[in-house]
Amino acid sequence: MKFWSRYFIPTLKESPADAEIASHKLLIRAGLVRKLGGGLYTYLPLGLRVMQKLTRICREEMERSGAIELSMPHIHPAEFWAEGPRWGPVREIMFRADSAGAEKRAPKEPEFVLGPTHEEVITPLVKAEISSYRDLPKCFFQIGTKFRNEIRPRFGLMRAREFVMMDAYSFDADDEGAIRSYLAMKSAYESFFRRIGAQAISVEADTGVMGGSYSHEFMVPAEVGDNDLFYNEESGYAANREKARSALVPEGFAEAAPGAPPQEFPTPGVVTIAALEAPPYGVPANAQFKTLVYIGDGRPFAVVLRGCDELEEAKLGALGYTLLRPATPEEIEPVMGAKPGSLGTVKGTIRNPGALAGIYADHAIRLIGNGTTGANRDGFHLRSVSVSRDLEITRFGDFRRVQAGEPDPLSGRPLKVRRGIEVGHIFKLGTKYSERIDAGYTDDRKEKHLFVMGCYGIGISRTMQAVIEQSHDSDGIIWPWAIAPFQVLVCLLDPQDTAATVIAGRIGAAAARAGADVLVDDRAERPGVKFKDADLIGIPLRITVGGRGIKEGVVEMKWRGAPEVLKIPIDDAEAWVEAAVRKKA
RNA sequence: CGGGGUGUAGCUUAGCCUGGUAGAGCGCCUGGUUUGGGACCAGGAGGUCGUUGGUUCGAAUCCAAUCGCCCCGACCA
Repeated sequence: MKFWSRYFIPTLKESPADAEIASHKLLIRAGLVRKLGGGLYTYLPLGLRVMQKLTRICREEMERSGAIELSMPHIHPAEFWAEGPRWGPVREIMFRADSAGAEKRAPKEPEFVLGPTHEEVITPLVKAEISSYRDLPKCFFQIGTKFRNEIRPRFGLMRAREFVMMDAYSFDADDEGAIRSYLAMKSAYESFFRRIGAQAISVEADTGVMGGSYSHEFMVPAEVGDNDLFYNEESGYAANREKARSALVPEGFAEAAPGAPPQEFPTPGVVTIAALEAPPYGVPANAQFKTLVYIGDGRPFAVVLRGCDELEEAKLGALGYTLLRPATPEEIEPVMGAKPGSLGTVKGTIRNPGALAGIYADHAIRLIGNGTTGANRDGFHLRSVSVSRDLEITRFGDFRRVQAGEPDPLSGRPLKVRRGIEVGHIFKLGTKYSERIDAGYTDDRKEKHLFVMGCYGIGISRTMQAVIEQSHDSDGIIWPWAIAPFQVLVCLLDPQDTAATVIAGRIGAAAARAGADVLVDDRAERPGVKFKDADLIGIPLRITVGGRGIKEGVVEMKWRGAPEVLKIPIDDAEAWVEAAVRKKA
């Protein structure tokens, strides 16, 4: 039982100017955190209590899934990172951890870095310590601080430079085992988010820089999220924007029969889809072929989409290139024969087809059948172009960005879209890391194999803010019971009144006995201030002990977020509270 | 890193355009009156106006540079 007057809960009436979104404002106004610098926050007592509860529940769920806790250093010798394929993209966000005078001695490369993640540390450890199939599978996890010098820290704890994360790494003997580990982790995540009272949904996700074979993101739906998720509750399909597919081209779709041969027509100055849609041409965007040129590992390749579709760059990852970028006009012209805006892939029109590593077409262009595309001659287009007869295509694939309302790939029901905050991510990595440092084991026939790995993360501090974003009203936070900094707030309206103080103490003690964390507001403040603060910090159960109720012989019970106030006779209050708390726990 | 903002007391801010003693609300301190949804009265403390340089008799105000912070984009737990 804590007493507000002796504790530290600095609440604010007004939001600081640098907070933009509701959860960020509430984090600060409710006295959970204070900013030290961009993306750097001190956890005040209330915020720390929430973090500790999240951590504890996370640990319980991880252990229940069979994972084993350990703790790795935050400071890593730089050579652990220097060799790997991730050094390039990842070093941009790494903090160097040399002594302050290191610039003079070693101006170029850092000696130490602060760990942004721990694959590079755990894999060598497991390589050194585990060499037999008898010791597999193993899954290790830790909960601690991660350091990433984010290009743009934002929205408080949502994207911070220093944040708390649970990260786990699984090592299996084979692919089937790795899938079992992956699924065990997925269900541990689901239990975790359910227990903390967060509505999080898992969506299929792209594997991104991490590499690996497949992955799921756990998203908390919220308007301020920076990811779109496409889903249909009935079919159960859910994927993020990068990964989402749709059944736009029906099974057994018959492409329109080719018509007249392609005809070239002049289109001076027309270099956009929109310009070709406009008079005098009047070609709808969904009847145009859009041709984009990218450079993959140094070689150009082309992607063909419908004019009305957008390329989803992440889907180009399926082509297997490690370095990808759009080609410049200077690179495009010698290969295609024209500048962007007049490109096409009609057979015979590409100036130097041998230079192209491939021509990849999105399935959806088959819906066009016969359409219009660039002639690879500046200022000219071709009409009556048949996909099957005229276009040069290496292979079809899924490259377009899905739109809400399109049929979902499982059931054909319309896809819905929502914004979401990514709070967790699980990856099946395969042998990417183990291969690099030759980390493996010997099986029962003395044969050597590589570990099949998985890696997993939950942004604990981000989750705290995501819950606030998901659970608040105009008065303040509405904490779920399991992670509320305190579960019961006894509002002692007049701490000078000895009788009331005794009653408040007894009720508080009863709640504590039943297992609740209890805060007593014993401050010498007016009732209005106490009620406002109570709503702001969002304690689930508020018990008001005040003169008005005592006169009637009652105390008042109010659940945060529920409008009604329950009047309970003072003599029954202790039993009522104990029962209420036990029911919640 | 590109684009756009912004920096005045612990917090929210006015003043800047048009240069001339830095103002308010909240919070804080003292005294009093109040006491069930952010009370009232009286008094008080608290600001080298982000920093550096320039223009000027004179700069919070105009100019330049620099730093911090916020927002949009690419990226992530």
